[in-house]
Amino acid sequence: MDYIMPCMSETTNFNSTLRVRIPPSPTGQLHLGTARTALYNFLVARRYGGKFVFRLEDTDKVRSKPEYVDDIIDGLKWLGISWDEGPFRQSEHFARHKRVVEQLLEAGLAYECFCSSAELEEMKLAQREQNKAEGYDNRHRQLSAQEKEAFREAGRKPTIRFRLPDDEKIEWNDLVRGKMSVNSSDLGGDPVIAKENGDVLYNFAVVVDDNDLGITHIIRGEDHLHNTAKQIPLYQALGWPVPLFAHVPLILTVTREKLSKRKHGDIASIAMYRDLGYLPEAIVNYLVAMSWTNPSGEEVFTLDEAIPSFDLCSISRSAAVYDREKLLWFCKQHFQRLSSAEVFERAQIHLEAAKLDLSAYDHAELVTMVSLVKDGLTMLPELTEKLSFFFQPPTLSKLAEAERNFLAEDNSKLVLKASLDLLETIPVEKLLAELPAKTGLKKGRAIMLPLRLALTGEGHGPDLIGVLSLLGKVRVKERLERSLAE
RNA sequence: GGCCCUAUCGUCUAGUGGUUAGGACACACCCCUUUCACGGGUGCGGCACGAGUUCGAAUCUCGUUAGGGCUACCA
Repeated sequence: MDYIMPCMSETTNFNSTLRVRIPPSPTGQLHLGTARTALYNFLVARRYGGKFVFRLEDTDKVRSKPEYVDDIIDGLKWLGISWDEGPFRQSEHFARHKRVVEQLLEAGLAYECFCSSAELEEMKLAQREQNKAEGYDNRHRQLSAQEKEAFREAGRKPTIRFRLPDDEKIEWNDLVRGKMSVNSSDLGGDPVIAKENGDVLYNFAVVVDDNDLGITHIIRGEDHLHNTAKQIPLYQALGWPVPLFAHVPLILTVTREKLSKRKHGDIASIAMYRDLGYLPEAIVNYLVAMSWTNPSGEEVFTLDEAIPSFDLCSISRSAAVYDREKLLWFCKQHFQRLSSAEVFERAQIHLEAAKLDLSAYDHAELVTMVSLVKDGLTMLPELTEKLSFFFQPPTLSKLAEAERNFLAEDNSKLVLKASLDLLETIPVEKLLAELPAKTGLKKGRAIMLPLRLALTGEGHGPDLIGVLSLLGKVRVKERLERSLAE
Protein backbone atom coordinates (compact mmCIF):
# COMPACT_ATOMS: atom_id res chain seq x y z
CA MET A 1 0.00 0.00 0.00
CA ASP A 2 1.29 3.45 -0.68
CA TYR A 3 0.46 4.68 2.78
CA ILE A 4 3.73 3.19 3.86
CA MET A 5 5.94 6.06 4.82
CA PRO A 6 9.52 6.35 3.70
CA CYS A 7 10.82 5.71 7.18
CA MET A 8 8.77 2.59 7.71
CA SER A 9 11.25 -0.13 7.02
CA GLU A 10 9.26 -2.59 9.07
CA THR A 11 6.38 -4.33 7.45
CA THR A 12 3.02 -3.89 9.04
CA ASN A 13 0.14 -6.22 9.57
CA PHE A 14 -2.36 -3.82 8.06
CA ASN A 15 -3.58 -4.29 4.55
CA SER A 16 -6.31 -1.75 4.87
CA THR A 17 -6.10 1.96 4.41
CA LEU A 18 -4.33 4.13 6.93
CA ARG A 19 -6.48 5.28 9.82
CA VAL A 20 -5.41 7.82 12.41
CA ARG A 21 -7.29 9.52 15.18
CA ILE A 22 -7.37 12.41 17.60
CA PRO A 23 -8.81 11.57 21.02
CA PRO A 24 -9.09 14.72 23.11
CA SER A 25 -10.68 14.48 26.51
CA PRO A 26 -13.34 17.12 27.12
CA THR A 27 -11.96 18.03 30.51
CA GLY A 28 -10.74 21.39 29.31
CA GLN A 29 -10.56 23.67 26.31
CA LEU A 30 -8.78 22.64 23.14
CA HIS A 31 -5.18 23.59 23.67
CA LEU A 32 -2.11 24.10 21.54
CA GLY A 33 -0.64 20.66 22.17
CA THR A 34 -3.79 18.79 21.24
CA ALA A 35 -4.25 21.02 18.21
CA ARG A 36 -0.76 20.24 17.06
CA THR A 37 -1.22 16.51 17.46
CA ALA A 38 -4.49 16.82 15.56
CA LEU A 39 -2.66 18.70 12.83
CA TYR A 40 -0.04 15.99 12.43
CA ASN A 41 -2.69 13.29 12.33
CA PHE A 42 -4.73 15.25 9.83
CA LEU A 43 -1.71 15.87 7.63
CA VAL A 44 -0.74 12.20 7.63
CA ALA A 45 -4.30 11.13 6.82
CA ARG A 46 -4.55 13.52 3.91
CA ARG A 47 -1.07 12.87 2.64
CA TYR A 48 -1.54 9.10 2.51
CA GLY A 49 -5.19 9.06 1.55
CA GLY A 50 -6.25 7.69 4.92
CA LYS A 51 -9.12 8.33 7.27
CA PHE A 52 -9.02 10.73 10.19
CA VAL A 53 -11.17 9.69 13.12
CA PHE A 54 -12.31 12.00 15.90
CA ARG A 55 -13.10 10.48 19.28
CA LEU A 56 -13.98 12.13 22.56
CA GLU A 57 -12.23 10.51 25.50
CA ASP A 58 -14.97 11.19 28.02
CA THR A 59 -14.62 8.34 30.47
CA ASP A 60 -13.79 10.70 33.32
CA LYS A 61 -17.37 11.47 34.25
CA VAL A 62 -16.68 14.14 36.79
CA ARG A 63 -14.22 16.23 34.82
CA SER A 64 -15.82 15.93 31.37
CA LYS A 65 -18.07 18.85 30.46
CA PRO A 66 -20.36 19.41 27.45
CA GLU A 67 -19.07 22.95 26.95
CA TYR A 68 -15.60 21.58 26.44
CA VAL A 69 -16.92 19.26 23.75
CA ASP A 70 -18.24 22.29 21.89
CA ASP A 71 -15.02 24.18 22.42
CA ILE A 72 -12.94 21.34 21.01
CA ILE A 73 -15.16 20.87 17.96
CA ASP A 74 -15.28 24.60 17.26
CA GLY A 75 -11.55 24.93 17.73
CA LEU A 76 -10.69 22.11 15.38
CA LYS A 77 -13.03 23.50 12.74
CA TRP A 78 -11.65 26.98 13.17
CA LEU A 79 -8.16 25.67 12.49
CA GLY A 80 -9.38 24.05 9.30
CA ILE A 81 -9.09 20.49 10.54
CA SER A 82 -11.81 18.20 9.28
CA TRP A 83 -12.41 14.59 10.23
CA ASP A 84 -13.86 11.71 8.26
CA GLU A 85 -15.53 9.84 11.10
CA GLY A 86 -16.89 10.81 14.49
CA PRO A 87 -17.02 12.38 16.91
CA PHE A 88 -17.31 9.05 18.67
CA ARG A 89 -17.63 9.02 22.40
CA GLN A 90 -15.66 6.61 24.49
CA SER A 91 -18.42 6.62 27.09
CA GLU A 92 -20.79 5.04 24.58
CA HIS A 93 -18.69 1.90 24.49
CA PHE A 94 -19.05 1.09 28.12
CA ALA A 95 -20.68 -2.29 27.51
CA ARG A 96 -17.99 -3.27 25.05
CA HIS A 97 -15.27 -2.30 27.50
CA LYS A 98 -16.91 -4.39 30.21
CA ARG A 99 -17.02 -7.41 27.93
CA VAL A 100 -13.33 -7.13 27.12
CA VAL A 101 -12.50 -6.84 30.80
CA GLU A 102 -14.48 -10.04 31.40
CA GLN A 103 -12.71 -11.71 28.54
CA LEU A 104 -9.35 -10.83 30.02
CA LEU A 105 -10.45 -12.02 33.44
CA GLU A 106 -11.67 -15.35 32.10
CA ALA A 107 -8.45 -15.89 30.20
CA GLY A 108 -6.46 -15.20 33.36
CA LEU A 109 -4.83 -12.20 31.70
CA ALA A 110 -6.32 -9.86 34.24
CA TYR A 111 -7.11 -10.30 37.90
CA GLU A 112 -8.86 -8.76 40.85
CA CYS A 113 -6.77 -6.67 43.20
CA PHE A 114 -8.18 -5.89 46.62
CA CYS A 115 -5.49 -3.50 47.77
CA SER A 116 -6.83 -0.39 49.46
CA SER A 117 -5.46 3.00 48.52
CA ALA A 118 -3.88 3.20 51.97
CA GLU A 119 -2.10 -0.08 51.39
CA LEU A 120 -0.88 1.11 48.00
CA GLU A 121 0.32 4.36 49.50
CA GLU A 122 2.20 2.51 52.21
CA MET A 123 3.84 0.31 49.59
CA LYS A 124 5.11 3.35 47.73
CA LEU A 125 6.43 4.98 50.86
CA ALA A 126 8.43 1.90 51.71
CA GLN A 127 9.82 1.68 48.18
CA ARG A 128 10.78 5.29 48.30
CA GLU A 129 12.67 4.83 51.53
CA GLN A 130 14.63 1.95 50.10
CA ASN A 131 15.39 3.97 46.97
CA LYS A 132 13.54 1.48 44.84
CA ALA A 133 11.26 2.17 41.91
CA GLU A 134 7.76 3.02 43.03
CA GLY A 135 4.91 0.86 41.88
CA TYR A 136 2.50 -1.91 42.58
CA ASP A 137 4.24 -5.16 43.48
CA ASN A 138 1.60 -7.37 41.86
CA ARG A 139 0.85 -8.94 45.24
CA HIS A 140 -2.69 -9.99 44.40
CA ARG A 141 -1.84 -11.76 41.19
CA GLN A 142 -2.38 -15.22 42.64
CA LEU A 143 -5.12 -14.81 45.19
CA SER A 144 -6.95 -17.99 46.08
CA ALA A 145 -10.73 -18.18 46.03
CA GLN A 146 -10.76 -18.16 49.82
CA GLU A 147 -8.57 -15.08 50.05
CA LYS A 148 -10.82 -13.21 47.63
CA GLU A 149 -13.85 -14.26 49.60
CA ALA A 150 -12.27 -13.00 52.78
CA PHE A 151 -11.62 -9.60 51.23
CA ARG A 152 -15.18 -9.43 49.98
CA GLU A 153 -16.53 -10.27 53.37
CA ALA A 154 -14.39 -7.52 54.82
CA GLY A 155 -16.27 -5.17 52.48
CA ARG A 156 -13.43 -4.61 50.02
CA LYS A 157 -14.20 -4.18 46.34
CA PRO A 158 -11.58 -5.13 43.77
CA THR A 159 -10.03 -3.18 40.96
CA ILE A 160 -9.08 -5.13 37.86
CA ARG A 161 -5.44 -5.22 36.93
CA PHE A 162 -3.91 -6.32 33.68
CA ARG A 163 -1.13 -8.87 34.05
CA LEU A 164 2.00 -7.43 32.45
CA PRO A 165 4.70 -9.79 31.21
CA ASP A 166 7.57 -10.27 33.67
CA ASP A 167 10.93 -8.79 32.84
CA GLU A 168 10.31 -8.66 29.14
CA LYS A 169 11.50 -6.10 26.62
CA ILE A 170 8.60 -4.23 25.07
CA GLU A 171 9.80 -2.88 21.76
CA TRP A 172 8.42 -0.93 18.88
CA ASN A 173 9.74 1.00 15.95
CA ASP A 174 8.60 4.52 16.58
CA LEU A 175 7.93 6.47 13.40
CA VAL A 176 9.63 9.57 14.72
CA ARG A 177 12.04 8.26 17.33
CA GLY A 178 13.19 4.98 15.86
CA LYS A 179 13.76 1.81 17.91
CA MET A 180 12.14 2.04 21.31
CA SER A 181 12.48 -0.37 24.18
CA VAL A 182 11.09 -0.41 27.69
CA ASN A 183 11.33 -3.26 30.15
CA SER A 184 7.94 -4.49 31.35
CA SER A 185 9.16 -4.50 34.93
CA ASP A 186 9.85 -0.76 34.77
CA LEU A 187 6.22 0.08 34.23
CA GLY A 188 5.19 0.43 37.84
CA GLY A 189 3.48 -2.91 38.20
CA ASP A 190 0.33 -4.35 36.69
CA PRO A 191 -1.86 -1.41 35.67
CA VAL A 192 -5.43 -1.03 36.86
CA ILE A 193 -7.76 -1.27 33.89
CA ALA A 194 -11.08 -1.04 35.73
CA LYS A 195 -11.81 0.89 38.88
CA GLU A 196 -13.57 -0.40 41.97
CA ASN A 197 -16.83 1.04 40.63
CA GLY A 198 -16.42 -0.71 37.30
CA ASP A 199 -15.34 2.30 35.23
CA VAL A 200 -12.56 1.46 32.83
CA LEU A 201 -9.37 3.47 32.70
CA TYR A 202 -7.65 5.32 29.90
CA ASN A 203 -4.85 2.88 29.12
CA PHE A 204 -7.37 0.12 28.64
CA ALA A 205 -10.21 1.98 26.94
CA VAL A 206 -7.90 3.60 24.45
CA VAL A 207 -6.62 0.22 23.29
CA VAL A 208 -10.10 -1.23 22.86
CA ASP A 209 -11.38 1.82 21.02
CA ASP A 210 -8.37 2.21 18.79
CA ASN A 211 -8.64 -1.43 17.87
CA ASP A 212 -12.39 -1.30 17.28
CA LEU A 213 -11.98 1.78 15.14
CA GLY A 214 -9.26 0.06 13.12
CA ILE A 215 -6.63 2.65 13.92
CA THR A 216 -3.39 1.80 12.13
CA HIS A 217 -1.14 4.66 13.23
CA ILE A 218 -1.17 6.24 16.65
CA ILE A 219 0.35 9.69 16.50
CA ARG A 220 0.44 11.37 19.87
CA GLY A 221 2.62 13.39 22.21
CA GLU A 222 5.91 12.24 23.63
CA ASP A 223 4.34 12.23 27.07
CA HIS A 224 2.62 8.95 26.08
CA LEU A 225 5.85 7.01 25.64
CA HIS A 226 5.31 4.89 28.73
CA ASN A 227 1.64 4.42 27.99
CA THR A 228 2.63 2.85 24.70
CA ALA A 229 4.74 0.34 26.58
CA LYS A 230 1.74 -0.50 28.73
CA GLN A 231 -0.63 -0.72 25.80
CA ILE A 232 1.36 -2.95 23.49
CA PRO A 233 1.11 -5.99 25.82
CA LEU A 234 -2.62 -5.36 25.98
CA TYR A 235 -2.96 -5.58 22.21
CA GLN A 236 -0.90 -8.74 22.27
CA ALA A 237 -2.86 -10.32 25.11
CA LEU A 238 -6.06 -9.65 23.24
CA GLY A 239 -4.64 -11.06 20.05
CA TRP A 240 -5.12 -7.77 18.24
CA PRO A 241 -2.77 -6.26 15.67
CA VAL A 242 -0.45 -3.74 17.24
CA PRO A 243 -0.69 -0.38 15.48
CA LEU A 244 2.30 1.71 14.50
CA PHE A 245 3.30 4.46 16.91
CA ALA A 246 4.70 7.92 16.42
CA HIS A 247 5.50 10.12 19.38
CA VAL A 248 5.79 13.75 18.47
CA PRO A 249 7.77 16.24 20.54
CA LEU A 250 6.15 18.38 23.19
CA ILE A 251 5.72 22.14 23.24
CA LEU A 252 7.56 23.76 26.13
CA THR A 253 7.07 27.14 27.74
CA VAL A 254 9.94 29.63 28.07
CA THR A 255 10.63 28.14 31.47
CA ARG A 256 10.92 24.79 29.72
CA GLU A 257 8.06 22.90 31.18
CA LYS A 258 5.40 21.03 29.29
CA LEU A 259 2.69 23.37 28.07
CA SER A 260 -0.42 22.55 30.05
CA LYS A 261 -3.88 23.97 29.77
CA ARG A 262 -4.17 24.29 33.49
CA LYS A 263 -0.95 26.18 34.15
CA HIS A 264 -0.59 28.04 30.88
CA GLY A 265 -4.12 28.99 29.95
CA ASP A 266 -2.86 32.37 28.82
CA ILE A 267 -1.06 30.93 25.82
CA ALA A 268 -2.51 27.44 25.48
CA SER A 269 -6.16 27.86 24.62
CA ILE A 270 -7.10 27.81 20.95
CA ALA A 271 -10.35 29.63 21.65
CA MET A 272 -8.39 32.46 23.15
CA TYR A 273 -6.39 32.91 19.96
CA ARG A 274 -9.59 32.94 17.97
CA ASP A 275 -11.26 35.49 20.24
CA LEU A 276 -8.19 37.69 20.17
CA GLY A 277 -8.41 37.80 16.39
CA TYR A 278 -5.46 35.66 15.41
CA LEU A 279 -5.52 34.15 11.94
CA PRO A 280 -6.03 30.38 12.13
CA GLU A 281 -3.63 29.84 9.26
CA ALA A 282 -0.91 31.53 11.29
CA ILE A 283 -1.48 29.27 14.30
CA VAL A 284 -1.53 26.22 12.07
CA ASN A 285 1.60 27.27 10.22
CA TYR A 286 3.45 27.96 13.44
CA LEU A 287 2.39 24.71 15.07
CA VAL A 288 3.35 22.60 12.08
CA ALA A 289 6.57 24.46 11.30
CA MET A 290 7.62 24.18 14.91
CA SER A 291 8.94 20.66 14.41
CA TRP A 292 8.77 20.17 10.70
CA THR A 293 10.66 21.81 7.88
CA ASN A 294 8.95 22.03 4.54
CA PRO A 295 11.26 20.44 1.96
CA SER A 296 10.33 23.25 -0.40
CA GLY A 297 12.28 25.52 1.90
CA GLU A 298 9.18 27.65 2.26
CA GLU A 299 8.51 28.59 5.87
CA VAL A 300 5.17 30.22 5.25
CA PHE A 301 2.54 27.77 4.09
CA THR A 302 -1.05 26.71 4.60
CA LEU A 303 -2.31 23.30 5.67
CA ASP A 304 -3.23 22.44 2.10
CA GLU A 305 0.19 23.40 0.90
CA ALA A 306 1.83 21.18 3.51
CA ILE A 307 -0.14 18.04 2.65
CA PRO A 308 1.73 16.87 -0.46
CA SER A 309 5.13 16.93 1.19
CA PHE A 310 4.34 16.28 4.82
CA ASP A 311 6.21 13.38 6.30
CA LEU A 312 6.17 12.25 9.92
CA CYS A 313 9.61 10.75 9.66
CA SER A 314 11.20 14.10 9.05
CA ILE A 315 9.86 15.87 12.08
CA SER A 316 12.17 16.90 14.85
CA ARG A 317 12.61 14.66 17.88
CA SER A 318 13.29 17.34 20.43
CA ALA A 319 10.77 19.47 22.28
CA ALA A 320 10.30 23.03 21.05
CA VAL A 321 9.96 26.17 23.09
CA TYR A 322 6.90 28.31 22.41
CA ASP A 323 8.03 31.59 20.92
CA ARG A 324 5.42 34.32 20.74
CA GLU A 325 7.60 36.54 18.56
CA LYS A 326 7.82 33.91 15.89
CA LEU A 327 4.10 33.22 16.07
CA LEU A 328 3.48 36.92 15.53
CA TRP A 329 5.76 36.85 12.51
CA PHE A 330 3.67 34.06 11.01
CA CYS A 331 0.59 36.15 11.73
CA LYS A 332 2.05 39.03 9.78
CA GLN A 333 3.04 36.77 6.93
CA HIS A 334 -0.46 35.39 6.57
CA PHE A 335 -2.02 38.84 6.62
CA GLN A 336 0.20 39.67 3.70
CA ARG A 337 -0.92 36.58 1.85
CA LEU A 338 -4.61 37.30 2.33
CA SER A 339 -6.38 39.70 -0.01
CA SER A 340 -7.68 42.95 1.41
CA ALA A 341 -11.23 41.87 0.71
CA GLU A 342 -10.65 38.67 2.66
CA VAL A 343 -9.11 40.52 5.58
CA PHE A 344 -12.01 42.96 5.61
CA GLU A 345 -14.51 40.14 5.65
CA ARG A 346 -12.83 38.45 8.57
CA ALA A 347 -12.36 41.70 10.47
CA GLN A 348 -15.91 42.84 10.01
CA ILE A 349 -17.19 41.53 13.33
CA HIS A 350 -14.29 43.16 15.14
CA LEU A 351 -14.91 46.43 13.30
CA GLU A 352 -18.57 46.35 14.20
CA ALA A 353 -17.81 45.38 17.78
CA ALA A 354 -15.71 48.54 17.99
CA LYS A 355 -18.84 50.48 16.96
CA LEU A 356 -17.35 51.90 13.79
CA ASP A 357 -20.04 53.13 11.40
CA LEU A 358 -19.10 51.06 8.38
CA SER A 359 -21.93 52.53 6.34
CA ALA A 360 -19.97 55.77 6.03
CA TYR A 361 -18.01 54.15 3.21
CA ASP A 362 -18.93 51.78 0.43
CA HIS A 363 -17.50 48.28 0.23
CA ALA A 364 -14.79 49.12 -2.29
CA GLU A 365 -13.60 52.00 -0.12
CA LEU A 366 -13.50 49.79 2.95
CA VAL A 367 -11.41 47.24 1.12
CA THR A 368 -9.02 49.93 -0.09
CA MET A 369 -8.79 51.17 3.47
CA VAL A 370 -7.74 47.70 4.59
CA SER A 371 -5.12 47.49 1.84
CA LEU A 372 -3.47 50.60 3.29
CA VAL A 373 -2.61 48.91 6.59
CA LYS A 374 -2.96 45.18 6.01
CA ASP A 375 0.72 44.28 5.66
CA GLY A 376 1.70 45.29 9.15
CA LEU A 377 -1.08 43.52 10.99
CA THR A 378 -0.67 40.65 13.40
CA MET A 379 -4.24 40.39 14.72
CA LEU A 380 -7.63 41.35 13.40
CA PRO A 381 -8.55 43.91 16.08
CA GLU A 382 -5.50 45.98 15.19
CA LEU A 383 -7.41 46.92 12.10
CA THR A 384 -9.95 48.86 14.13
CA GLU A 385 -7.20 50.85 15.84
CA LYS A 386 -5.50 51.68 12.58
CA LEU A 387 -8.67 52.55 10.74
CA SER A 388 -10.73 54.25 13.41
CA PHE A 389 -9.73 57.80 12.36
CA PHE A 390 -11.54 57.24 9.06
CA PHE A 391 -14.78 56.99 10.99
CA GLN A 392 -14.39 59.60 13.67
CA PRO A 393 -12.58 62.96 13.40
CA PRO A 394 -9.48 63.06 15.59
CA THR A 395 -9.58 64.69 18.98
CA LEU A 396 -6.66 67.05 18.63
CA SER A 397 -6.56 67.82 22.30
CA LYS A 398 -5.37 64.28 22.83
CA LEU A 399 -2.21 64.88 20.82
CA ALA A 400 1.10 64.82 22.62
CA GLU A 401 2.33 68.24 23.64
CA ALA A 402 5.15 68.32 21.08
CA GLU A 403 2.73 67.51 18.30
CA ARG A 404 0.22 70.10 19.47
CA ASN A 405 2.95 72.70 19.49
CA PHE A 406 4.06 71.67 16.05
CA LEU A 407 0.54 72.04 14.76
CA ALA A 408 0.36 75.52 16.25
CA GLU A 409 3.46 76.68 14.40
CA ASP A 410 3.00 79.24 11.64
CA ASN A 411 4.23 76.90 8.94
CA SER A 412 1.79 74.22 9.97
CA LYS A 413 -1.11 76.63 9.92
CA LEU A 414 0.10 77.85 6.57
CA VAL A 415 -0.07 74.32 5.19
CA LEU A 416 -3.56 73.76 6.49
CA LYS A 417 -4.86 77.10 5.17
CA ALA A 418 -3.22 76.59 1.81
CA SER A 419 -4.82 73.17 1.62
CA LEU A 420 -8.21 74.62 2.28
CA ASP A 421 -7.67 77.20 -0.48
CA LEU A 422 -6.45 74.65 -2.96
CA LEU A 423 -9.34 72.32 -2.31
CA GLU A 424 -11.72 74.96 -3.64
CA THR A 425 -10.36 74.27 -7.09
CA ILE A 426 -8.55 70.91 -7.17
CA PRO A 427 -9.44 67.34 -6.22
CA VAL A 428 -7.97 65.93 -2.96
CA GLU A 429 -5.74 63.52 -4.84
CA LYS A 430 -3.83 66.48 -6.30
CA LEU A 431 -3.40 68.29 -3.00
CA LEU A 432 0.01 66.99 -2.03
CA ALA A 433 1.49 67.79 -5.41
CA GLU A 434 0.33 71.42 -5.32
CA LEU A 435 1.24 72.23 -1.74
CA PRO A 436 4.98 72.94 -2.13
CA ALA A 437 4.42 75.59 -4.77
CA LYS A 438 1.54 77.11 -2.88
CA THR A 439 3.34 77.34 0.47
CA GLY A 440 6.93 77.66 -0.59
CA LEU A 441 7.77 74.79 1.73
CA LYS A 442 9.83 71.79 0.76
CA LYS A 443 7.83 68.67 0.23
CA GLY A 444 8.30 66.25 3.07
CA ARG A 445 7.72 66.42 6.76
CA ALA A 446 6.91 70.14 6.87
CA ILE A 447 3.91 69.52 4.65
CA MET A 448 2.98 65.96 5.44
CA LEU A 449 3.03 66.05 9.21
CA PRO A 450 0.62 68.95 9.76
CA LEU A 451 -1.80 67.35 7.37
CA ARG A 452 -1.44 63.94 8.91
CA LEU A 453 -1.92 65.32 12.38
CA ALA A 454 -4.95 67.39 11.46
CA LEU A 455 -6.55 64.61 9.46
CA THR A 456 -5.79 61.52 11.51
CA GLY A 457 -4.75 62.73 14.94
CA GLU A 458 -1.66 60.55 14.70
CA GLY A 459 1.93 61.24 13.87
CA HIS A 460 2.25 57.90 12.11
CA GLY A 461 -0.11 56.05 9.85
CA PRO A 462 -0.89 54.79 6.39
CA ASP A 463 0.01 56.44 3.13
CA LEU A 464 -1.29 60.03 3.17
CA ILE A 465 -2.41 60.15 -0.42
CA GLY A 466 -4.49 57.07 0.15
CA VAL A 467 -5.91 58.59 3.30
CA LEU A 468 -6.83 61.82 1.51
CA SER A 469 -8.68 60.18 -1.32
CA LEU A 470 -10.53 57.79 0.97
CA LEU A 471 -11.54 60.57 3.34
CA GLY A 472 -12.78 62.64 0.43
CA LYS A 473 -12.91 66.38 0.00
CA VAL A 474 -15.79 66.99 2.39
CA ARG A 475 -14.23 65.24 5.37
CA VAL A 476 -10.81 66.64 4.64
CA LYS A 477 -12.05 70.20 4.57
CA GLU A 478 -14.06 69.72 7.67
CA ARG A 479 -11.09 68.33 9.59
CA LEU A 480 -8.75 71.05 8.38
CA GLU A 481 -11.19 73.71 9.52
CA ARG A 482 -11.56 72.09 12.90
CA SER A 483 -7.85 71.98 13.34
CA LEU A 484 -7.41 75.61 12.42
CA ALA A 485 -10.14 76.57 14.83
CA GLU A 486 -8.38 74.95 17.79
C1' G B 1 14.32 7.76 43.65
C1' G B 2 13.22 4.58 39.09
C1' C B 3 12.37 4.34 33.84
C1' C B 4 12.32 6.75 29.13
C1' C B 5 13.31 10.72 25.68
C1' U B 6 16.28 14.82 23.96
C1' A B 7 20.92 17.84 23.08
C1' U B 8 23.50 22.79 16.34
C1' C B 9 23.26 30.60 17.28
C1' G B 10 18.86 33.60 22.87
C1' U B 11 14.47 30.79 20.11
C1' C B 12 12.68 27.38 15.83
C1' U B 13 15.61 24.61 12.63
C1' A B 14 18.91 22.57 7.86
C1' G B 15 22.72 19.28 8.15
C1' U B 16 23.07 11.96 8.12
C1' G B 17 31.88 11.32 7.90
C1' G B 18 35.12 15.96 4.19
C1' U B 19 30.32 22.54 4.32
C1' U B 20 33.98 29.25 5.03
C1' A B 21 28.19 24.85 9.71
C1' G B 22 22.95 27.11 5.86
C1' G B 23 18.03 29.47 6.82
C1' A B 24 14.02 31.83 9.89
C1' C B 25 12.48 34.77 14.40
C1' A B 26 14.52 38.34 17.67
C1' C B 27 18.40 42.15 18.08
C1' A B 28 21.82 46.17 15.80
C1' C B 29 23.05 49.06 11.59
C1' C B 30 22.19 50.63 6.44
C1' C B 31 18.97 51.35 2.04
C1' C B 32 13.90 52.39 0.34
C1' U B 33 10.22 55.97 2.37
C1' U B 34 6.49 62.25 4.43
C1' U B 35 5.71 58.84 9.10
C1' C B 36 4.69 53.84 10.74
C1' A B 37 4.64 49.27 8.51
C1' C B 38 6.25 46.36 4.31
C1' G B 39 10.46 45.17 1.38
C1' G B 40 15.96 44.80 0.42
C1' G B 41 21.00 44.50 2.46
C1' U B 42 24.80 43.90 6.29
C1' G B 43 26.19 42.43 11.10
C1' C B 44 25.95 39.87 15.90
C1' G B 45 25.57 34.88 17.40
C1' G B 46 25.90 28.00 17.61
C1' C B 47 27.69 22.11 16.99
C1' A B 48 27.01 21.06 25.96
C1' C B 49 31.61 18.47 27.79
C1' G B 50 35.20 14.29 27.70
C1' A B 51 37.06 10.02 25.63
C1' G B 52 37.11 6.68 21.52
C1' U B 53 36.50 4.93 16.05
C1' U B 54 38.57 7.26 11.52
C1' C B 55 43.31 10.09 7.14
C1' G B 56 39.09 13.13 8.59
C1' A B 57 33.48 13.78 13.29
C1' A B 58 28.13 18.55 14.33
C1' U B 59 27.38 13.77 12.01
C1' C B 60 29.24 6.94 14.47
C1' U B 61 30.26 4.60 19.80
C1' C B 62 30.72 5.12 25.06
C1' G B 63 30.63 8.13 29.30
C1' U B 64 29.49 12.79 31.77
C1' U B 65 26.46 16.93 32.20
C1' A B 66 22.08 19.49 31.33
C1' G B 67 16.93 19.83 30.05
C1' G B 68 12.28 17.39 29.50
C1' G B 69 8.56 13.51 30.14
C1' C B 70 6.33 9.49 32.76
C1' U B 71 5.93 7.29 37.38
C1' A B 72 -3.10 7.69 39.57
C1' C B 73 -8.84 3.53 41.01
C1' C B 74 -6.80 11.41 35.38
C1' A B 75 -6.56 11.45 30.26
